[in-house]
Amino acid sequence: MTALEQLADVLFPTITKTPEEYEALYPARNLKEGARVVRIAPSPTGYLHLGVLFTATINYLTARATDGVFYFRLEDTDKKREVDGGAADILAGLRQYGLQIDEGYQGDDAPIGNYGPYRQSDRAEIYQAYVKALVLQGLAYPCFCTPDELSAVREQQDSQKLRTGYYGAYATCRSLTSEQAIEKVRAGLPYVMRLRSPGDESHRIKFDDMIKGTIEIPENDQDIVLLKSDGIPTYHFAHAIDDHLMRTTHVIRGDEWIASVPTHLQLFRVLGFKPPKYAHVSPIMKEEDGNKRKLSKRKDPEAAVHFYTEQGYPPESVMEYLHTVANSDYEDWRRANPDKPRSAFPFNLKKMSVSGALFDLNKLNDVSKNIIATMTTDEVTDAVIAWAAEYAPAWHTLLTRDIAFTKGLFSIDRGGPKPRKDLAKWSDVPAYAEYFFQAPTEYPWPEHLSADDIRTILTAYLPVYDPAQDKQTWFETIKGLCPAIGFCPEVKEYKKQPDAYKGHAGDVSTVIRIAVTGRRNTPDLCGIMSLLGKDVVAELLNAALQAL
RNA sequence: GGCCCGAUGGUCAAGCGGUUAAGACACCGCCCUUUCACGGCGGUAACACGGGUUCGAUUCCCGUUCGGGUCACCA
Repeated sequence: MTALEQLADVLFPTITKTPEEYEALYPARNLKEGARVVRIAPSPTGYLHLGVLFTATINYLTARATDGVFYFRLEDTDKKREVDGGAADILAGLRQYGLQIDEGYQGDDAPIGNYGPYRQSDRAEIYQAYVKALVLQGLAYPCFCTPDELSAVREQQDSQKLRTGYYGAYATCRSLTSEQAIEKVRAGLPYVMRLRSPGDESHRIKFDDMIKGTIEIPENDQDIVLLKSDGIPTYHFAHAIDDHLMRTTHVIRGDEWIASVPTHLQLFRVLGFKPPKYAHVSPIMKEEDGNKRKLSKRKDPEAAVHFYTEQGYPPESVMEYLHTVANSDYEDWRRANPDKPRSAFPFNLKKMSVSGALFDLNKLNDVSKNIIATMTTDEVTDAVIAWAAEYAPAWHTLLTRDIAFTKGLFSIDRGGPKPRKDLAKWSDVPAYAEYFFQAPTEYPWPEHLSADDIRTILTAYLPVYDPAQDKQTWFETIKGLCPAIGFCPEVKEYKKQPDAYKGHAGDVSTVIRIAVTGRRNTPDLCGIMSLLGKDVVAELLNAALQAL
């Protein structure tokens, strides 16, 4: 037995499987030409973040556009930062937004697919088997340096303005003999497993990023940590092993990873794997004090996907917005194809922006208004009620008291070629629908009309109101009232000689509108009144009269 | 600080050596209209700066400035 073999056995006494066996276990996928295998691989360190949803969307679109595979892998290698329920929240969020997973980790349910386990904490012995093989080749070694020693070295390097890190002469454990290493392991010293990096910092490597283009960076010469002292891999090592074994063809991830690509490429080479293609997605940014920065989970409520649920943005709206950020020609496509499903959009990684886009709430609102405007009354009603049940219980009570009434109010001015667009999110509903459930407390009467004028209008209108009238006869009725009370029935007439009248038919309807709703601006008044019904309208009119 | 990447209106962005420098959101005005919203029409507003290369640079090269990312037993 060689010294290296002895070391490997001392390090990994229970590992018996070889890389070759794993290779056989996870054979190349049999997919059609051009099909891309992609993944979303979040870390359960918190609730679903907009950035993760965005990256997941890009991956999903890529898989769908190529008849590929979109799988989910849980990167739970940092137990210190793990948040309870994080994984479940992420999974539920992806489902909520319609990003259907082809295979992968499924929480409490059995995983889907033949390339699992898809949870990294279940893959410890796979990683260890590969590290063991690396040890045998002299490409990995145990490092017994303590965190304190490491940071002392770093400080020293810093003060000498040298590159920090564990490399070259600073990689002290690199030169330990197998015998020395075995002795320390047997003595029970904690250790990590490091890569014996074959890299040379003065060499530059070049790679093509599918979004950013050609990038040139110095080669990695750091003896990076492969396995932490608890035997769990670092992100870098897990990425190489998993994406190879799961046969990922395209790694599409946040661009904070660009700087590590040389390390990753080196890992793939050392392990004898074919590297995937990379595409690094720019993060969604936020402006603060004139500067851009990444959307922050801590500081920005809109960073959490929950925010949109709480505000009542339909998932459709958020997805539509994300698509406009992903490929800027999406909006043009949408205008040209208003009825096609998003999946018909020819998504392309190459059309993605190289730099990060500022999150634009205005734009989201606009997109969402358009989405909501095309929803049916039933869809809106269901969605609003579901939202209210969770986030506005008092409104839930009101809205479910009489479903037909609720549907009635959402059907006013809905549909048709020019639908209303007042609602961007369900939390806009209370302000929008308040007067359907509550008599006005204030009357913002027009300034140019006196209390007497208003009294005259309301008094005249009270006896002639008929809820059975359609929109046109309803307004004719108002016009008919005008001459007797000094108002002009025709707006155009009035504009020709405004001094001859107190106002026009529009003013009359405005007074009625204010009396009924307490507002100057509302959707179709005729519709509102017929929904409220004759008795309620009469009450409201009288109440307004009283309040004068 | 080292290493990467980026820079077109307030925002998102087309552009790829010769353009009146698209379009969308926001904003403003007009029209439509019983109010508002919708819709239609129009408007304000941009190539960070300095050098090159070229007959000609928003576009190519270099530098400056600014912005972003990254330098862990975190992902």
